[in-house]
Amino acid sequence: MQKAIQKRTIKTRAKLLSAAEAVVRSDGYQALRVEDVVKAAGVAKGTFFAHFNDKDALMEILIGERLNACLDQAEAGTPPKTVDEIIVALEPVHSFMTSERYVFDLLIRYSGATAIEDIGPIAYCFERYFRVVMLWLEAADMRKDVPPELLAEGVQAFAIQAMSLRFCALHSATTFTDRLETYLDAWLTPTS
Amino acid sequence: MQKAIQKRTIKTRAKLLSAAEAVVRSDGYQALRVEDVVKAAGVAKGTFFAHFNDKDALMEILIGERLNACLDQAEAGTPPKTVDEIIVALEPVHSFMTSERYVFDLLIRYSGATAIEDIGPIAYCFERYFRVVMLWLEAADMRKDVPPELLAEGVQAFAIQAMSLRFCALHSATTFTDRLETYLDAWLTPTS
DNA sequence: ATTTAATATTGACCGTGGTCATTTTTGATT
DNA sequence: AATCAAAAATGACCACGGTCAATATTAAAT
Repeated sequence: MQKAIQKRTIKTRAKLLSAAEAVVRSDGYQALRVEDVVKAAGVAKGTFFAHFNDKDALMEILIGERLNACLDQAEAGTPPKTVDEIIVALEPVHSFMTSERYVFDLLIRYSGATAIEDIGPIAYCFERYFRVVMLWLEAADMRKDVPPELLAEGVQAFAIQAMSLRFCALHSATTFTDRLETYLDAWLTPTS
Repeated sequence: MQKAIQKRTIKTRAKLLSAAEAVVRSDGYQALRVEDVVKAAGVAKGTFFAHFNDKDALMEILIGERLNACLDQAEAGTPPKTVDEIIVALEPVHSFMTSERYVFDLLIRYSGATAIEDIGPIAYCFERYFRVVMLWLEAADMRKDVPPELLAEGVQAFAIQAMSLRFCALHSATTFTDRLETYLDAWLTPTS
């Protein structure tokens, strides 16, 4: 029996979330301080941690929301058929994922669910990314010697690699898009 | 002119490093506390930060050292020729990289140099990993439609992906080795 | 041996995430 | 309306990474 959630609870939670969103809007994710959020929401610090396990849990919600919106956008257009089209279609997603170093690090850290029961918002988004890409690949003219699931996992791996290198001074000669295109050409349409 | 480093300095640094190593040996990287290290080394907290920019800088040194030793081991044997042999040869490296969640996260975070001038110990190890694998691939019977540099980057991307999934409950059905083998077979010896 | 400027060390202090015993509020029962 | 147990909120407190003005030590010059 897990009942009796008071109306107050959802109101407080909403106050915390909108206060947090306001902070992020004005100063970015990296700058968010729990103390600022609770002050803006008009509640005590302890209340924050009654609603979210830790600061990261709030971040997961905020970032997961935005990432889901980006994935909506990616899914909205006509399914891409070529490598270039796939990269274009995923651009909003990748752009948000690399919008802040802090965001990227957090995404990577929570990309996998630590326990089956609690798959977090970010792990869910990674699953969704995988699924979306897989469906595109199934319908596109790509190599057929390996299953589309594997191809999609590879796209994810290469996208993460390319995004990592975006933050790396040593490899800044090549742009993110060019690098990802090189990777995916070699992965999705080999000619050996 | 950047001279006049006192003998005291290297002695203090050595004390800090060996104290830190002792903590890691007994409790792991994750459990390391700066306060414990300085207490064991018999110096003040401020001294620690005169020697290392932050806690992560110390961690980079400790982890980089171990990782380099693993890479030594990987390079010691006869160069692997097949996918399976490559996976076996890299096993000590991957094993250490996933020995602790904390270690893996830190490795990813510092895998790229943020500025050309200061390439850290971990970024150096990633470069070395890349170079070692590339040399192996050059001499092995792999696909020839893409340059070995690209192949090696891909191996790194897939290894990271496989290691990430090791920490993920959702994907624990497949073992790390099996997954990496599937990836690398598809990447290094496509049959389309 | 003294002086002295550069270098190293110190530890009180701060920022910020997170805890928990105590107090307040809620809403169902009478 | 009064009661009361469960649920929510509170804020003083802690842990721990990191700072910096003050102090101590070194080693070269005299």
